Amino acid sequence: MPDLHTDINIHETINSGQIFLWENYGNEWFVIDGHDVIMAKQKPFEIITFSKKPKNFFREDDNYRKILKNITKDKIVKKASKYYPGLRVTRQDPFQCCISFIISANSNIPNIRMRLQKLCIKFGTKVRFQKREFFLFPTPKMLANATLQDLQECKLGYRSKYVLDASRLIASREIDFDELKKAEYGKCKELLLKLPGIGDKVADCVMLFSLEKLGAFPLDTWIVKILQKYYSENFRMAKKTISKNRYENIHQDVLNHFGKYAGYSQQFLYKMERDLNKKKWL
DNA sequence: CCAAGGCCTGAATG
DNA sequence: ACATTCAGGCCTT
Repeated sequence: MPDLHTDINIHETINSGQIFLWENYGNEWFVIDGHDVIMAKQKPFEIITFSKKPKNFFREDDNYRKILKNITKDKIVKKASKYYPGLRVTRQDPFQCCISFIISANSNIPNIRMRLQKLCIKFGTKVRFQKREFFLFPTPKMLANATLQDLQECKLGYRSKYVLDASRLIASREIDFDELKKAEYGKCKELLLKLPGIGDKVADCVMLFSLEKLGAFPLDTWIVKILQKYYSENFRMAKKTISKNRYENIHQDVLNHFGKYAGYSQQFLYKMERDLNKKKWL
């Protein structure tokens, strides 16, 4: 039976660009996840939630060993997996994940985090958990009822309208996450792309981190660099920008190469290359 | 179809 | 100091 203590590295997972709303006090890590807060400790290993419901935020239910065995058929991924034992893909609240990555467009991690914090403080519910105060992430309805000006005050810039309109589509159940979770990759993506501010890359992030699509492989600027650097033989990635039409072609090639857990591969590669370039996670 | 340009914002660069 | 550039894209032309 796998040992979660060694198969989950809380620090590396939280610091891998998947999630932005977290705080660290000593050996305690707190993560805001939708209408919940998660507290995670490495030693002694412990994960508890504000809601008292088990969430499997770190995808504790995945067969990590099996997935690792599968994706390390690729040599570069194998190398990266040695550097970051216990790095996980997370299972996040879909709404928070959508808004987070809509906001991430053309921005950087500290900036994204600041905006999300402002959203929580302005619209979210304040709770006490483990003797500390936290602001939960606003519900879809809360943001759907916000004014454009409210959102502008959270420094979302031109993304304010995307966030407002996306929240309305989600609050009205026109886009329904339960349905998206059940849908296959292609159908799921088609529906997600209906949300303003969500293109191919953001859709893949949302699918990988919150909608159970482990084959999603977000092609961001870093991953494009990586594919050019290590995989020039395998993929035709001559250009720096990816046209809409080519994105899905490349994704198909990527899936053929990395397999059905391509999203896990992406996370290891992404983590390694950012660290190599000494990019900060906060 | 595809390429190019614009875009809020704050930190980093020169 | 002060201007310019850049950062995990998206949308429109």
